Amino acid sequence: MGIVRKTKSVKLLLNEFDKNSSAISVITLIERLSLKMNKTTVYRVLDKLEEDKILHSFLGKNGYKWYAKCNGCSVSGHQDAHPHFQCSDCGKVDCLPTNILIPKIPNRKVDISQVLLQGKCDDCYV
Amino acid sequence: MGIVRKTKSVKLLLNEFDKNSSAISVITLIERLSLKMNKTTVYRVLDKLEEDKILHSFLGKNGYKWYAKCNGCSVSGHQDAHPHFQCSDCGKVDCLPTNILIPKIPNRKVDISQVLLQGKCDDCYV
DNA sequence: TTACATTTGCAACCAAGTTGCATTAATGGC
DNA sequence: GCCATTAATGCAACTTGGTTGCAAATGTAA
Ligand SMILES: [Mn+2]
Ligand SMILES: [Mn+2]
Ligand SMILES: [Zn+2]
Ligand SMILES: [Zn+2]
Repeated sequence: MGIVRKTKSVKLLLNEFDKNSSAISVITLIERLSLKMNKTTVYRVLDKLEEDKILHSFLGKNGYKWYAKCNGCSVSGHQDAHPHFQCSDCGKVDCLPTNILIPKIPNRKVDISQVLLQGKCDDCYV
Repeated sequence: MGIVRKTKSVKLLLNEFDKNSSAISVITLIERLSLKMNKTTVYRVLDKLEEDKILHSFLGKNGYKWYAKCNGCSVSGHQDAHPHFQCSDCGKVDCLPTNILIPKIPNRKVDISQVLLQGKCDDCYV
């Protein structure tokens, strides 16, 4: 069961994703909202927002969990299997609209493909 | 500084990778060698073997660390930027010889690309 | 065999994420 | 608006992958 009640915590979290177009790590959210809600609540609300296909999650550079807004996903499934880019300098993470072509792998049935690119973002590129 | 002394721990770990062609998670190695060496030693030796380009590491499904033998890498750098495949049924992980083409990303300089494919392996595919 | 730097074990620690449970608060019916 | 119901929250304790500091052990070159 996803989100049922529009609680203060739900609104606060959605607001973070509205004012910021890039992905946000759970760590950052917990810290940023530490005065407004408990970390357990952050985890639980994000979990439900993902269930509802409002957000999608993925693992960043060190295995930490990140979330970003979905784009054209319905409750029947996530549509946006896009790569993510993390800047090795500033740590910022973005969803890339690019499509990565995964070739057929012999003897294996691929269901999920997770692509994390690392390098320098525009701001950090000298 | 990488491996300097061929200690018992180094030999034991290398032996695990010799008798097994797929990748091995640190968790598995710690458990499998628990009677022979301390988990701290497992982490430290693996670290050095990676420095020496004998092994390479990557993060699996839940952000856990995995290691696999390198293939044609020299101390000057890892050559094998290949995708990894993890079976969602049995959990086994393999290095894929396949090459994934990463398209040019505007406004970003890509240094590392990390691809984790998930699905069913040959053994688990009905 | 000896000397000495490297490696190891151990125990304590760190931090991301989870769980159980009592309390609080959103919501629909009246 | 008020109440009853039940979802959502806070909190504290826990789990666990990974790290650190340091004293003891061990590999190696002379
Ligand atoms: Mn995304
Ligand atoms: Mn590999
Ligand atoms: Zn940057
Ligand atoms: Zn399998």
